[in-house]
Amino acid sequence: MSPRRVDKTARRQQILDAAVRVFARRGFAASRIEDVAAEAGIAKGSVYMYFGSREEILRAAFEALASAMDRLLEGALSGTGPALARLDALIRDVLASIAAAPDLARVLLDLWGSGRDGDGLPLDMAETYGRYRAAVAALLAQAAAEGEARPGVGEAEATVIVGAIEGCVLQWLIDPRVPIGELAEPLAAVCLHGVRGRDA
Amino acid sequence: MSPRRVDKTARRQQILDAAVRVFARRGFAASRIEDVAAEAGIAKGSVYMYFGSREEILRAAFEALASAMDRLLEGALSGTGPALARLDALIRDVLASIAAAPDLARVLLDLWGSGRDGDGLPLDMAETYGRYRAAVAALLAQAAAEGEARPGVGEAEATVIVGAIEGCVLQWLIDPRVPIGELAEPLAAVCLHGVRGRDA
DNA sequence: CTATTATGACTGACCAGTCAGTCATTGGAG
DNA sequence: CTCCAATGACTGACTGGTCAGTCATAATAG
Repeated sequence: MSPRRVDKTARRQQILDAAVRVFARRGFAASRIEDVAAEAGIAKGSVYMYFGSREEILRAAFEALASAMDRLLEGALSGTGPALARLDALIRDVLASIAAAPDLARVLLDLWGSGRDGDGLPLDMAETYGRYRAAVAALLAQAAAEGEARPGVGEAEATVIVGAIEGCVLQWLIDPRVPIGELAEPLAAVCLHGVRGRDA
Repeated sequence: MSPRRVDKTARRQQILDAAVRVFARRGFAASRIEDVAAEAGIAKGSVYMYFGSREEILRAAFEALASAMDRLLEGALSGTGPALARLDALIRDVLASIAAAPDLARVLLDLWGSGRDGDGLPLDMAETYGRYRAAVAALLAQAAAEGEARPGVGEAEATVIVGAIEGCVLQWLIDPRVPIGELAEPLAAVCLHGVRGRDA
């Protein structure tokens, strides 16, 4: 066998994919580097050729997730058409994107729990989610200017909407019987109705 | 059988309070039993007189939180008046109750992440949140029957509402600058508007 | 033959849980 | 009331096991 032929970036990705699978199964705290190595089909020591530490793997997983979300956000912000329609599409896209990568989604639970003081890893989750809220708030402000959203909606409503999305994901992560696929429609409906003016 | 020094229940509570403070600060995974003991002002060994294991402490914290929520739910379900008004009050009460106990709220992050297969602790979070969703769904069904909510709202919308509450808490846990106190109003507004019929 | 990549045995730190012993309190005997 | 034996809450050094990260060695490519 010659796994030596694989190029650096591909091998790094292979380890990251394996790590996400393992973290999803047992949680970050209970996942040993050896488990990750075994899942990737390589030896423990080799992992350290591509990642400096156990936590760096988690950080890389976070970055993958965050950059996927950033791409969706970027699209919604720079798109054309009524702002509320773009918010509608954004909500559905984000939910679909998360639902499509269940393992990565499960790692979210560890990510959310990792922003603690002390030796916690510096993931700056606060900055990332702040950006998400700002993007939704911008969309909401546009919608208000276009007369589609009730006047006065802003930061607070953006927090509620971002929270509602994350909350639906959370419900699904806690209880896999929650049908995440069927949640996009009612989620978008509640958020949009909740933010619209008096016209149904 | 009079207690020797401090009564058993009080000491257990003292340890639990200390544990919640420590878990909130460093996270469950990084919290050593010795830290909890030190915070409670007792020796490590004494902790094991009141809790069988490290995880049993976490389970006790979960039960305290869950029973507080159950009380609010019970009140909303058995109350009088329009169902939608009771849902409005429930949303505000739950958020206020969580915001009032920030340390306990932070432990939520660990709790959410602990429902994994393998050696995970059997907290049956799924059952608990399922009950919350069912309660909100019942309120929604009543509201629909009273003509206040649009017909057809049900389980899915209940999931969105429960998720939105948890999501707002999550935003605040990730970024303490999020003003949880000022979120009750817009959260209730979005949820209620999002579920109401065509009348604003 | 050299450089590069991979390996897995090893080490040192860390910590959950244990248990043999301590000592303040208590209740009863003198 | 005093004294002392019984009690059991409390202690913390210790054990056994785990695991992140290292590094001397081996395998392979060029």
